[in-house]
Amino acid sequence: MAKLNRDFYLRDALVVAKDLLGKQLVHETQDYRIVGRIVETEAYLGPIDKASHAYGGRRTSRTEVMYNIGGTSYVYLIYGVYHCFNVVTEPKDKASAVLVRALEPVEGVEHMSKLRYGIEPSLLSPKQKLGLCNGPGKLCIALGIGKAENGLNLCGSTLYINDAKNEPLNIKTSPRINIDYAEEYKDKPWRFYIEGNKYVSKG
DNA sequence: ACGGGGATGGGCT
DNA sequence: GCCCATCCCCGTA
Repeated sequence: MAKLNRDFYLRDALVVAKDLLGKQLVHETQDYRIVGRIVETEAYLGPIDKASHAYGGRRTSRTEVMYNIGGTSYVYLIYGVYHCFNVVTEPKDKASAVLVRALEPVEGVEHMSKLRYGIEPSLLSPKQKLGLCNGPGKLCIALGIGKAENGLNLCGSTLYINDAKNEPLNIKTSPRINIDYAEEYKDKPWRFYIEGNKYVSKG
């Protein structure tokens, strides 16, 4: 399947968040090629959104990449421990993004398993198998995504997203996870997930 | 099934 | 000095 092109990312964050479901996130390095199917996302709507890092037009060294053109990666450190992977959307300076919250393993499971647990896939417990990349922090570990992957062009050749078969998906929405501080924005139904998929995060 | 807490660092006031 | 777009482990039931 073809790589998603620039135009895909230049649209509204809510549209991109929904359309990313079912698509395949690919990380390719010299050592591995790891692929996961996107099953859960959240949209963050730039300056107006109190849950967004770019709320109020905040521009700092951390948020700077959010002001880049749609189709740029935004990876940040959370709780001093984990990374979260986002896709910047819309034209330059809109500062909107989509957080990828969960993946279903597709390819390179042996590498995911090594990166997540340091063991071979055959040794994974059923629980560990489900836990490979069913959360924003976990998927970054499983795909080897860290601060080195911040600000990359997703239309390039190391970190990108492939289109997928046009299968019918049962898409559900809900409020976003862990943004209690966001006041009137905390209940906006801007989380999207594939209903019934067992790799959707527990929240 | 839950609920509480610790890890750990960078961003921001 | 406090706040996190998280995860895992350990209690109590």
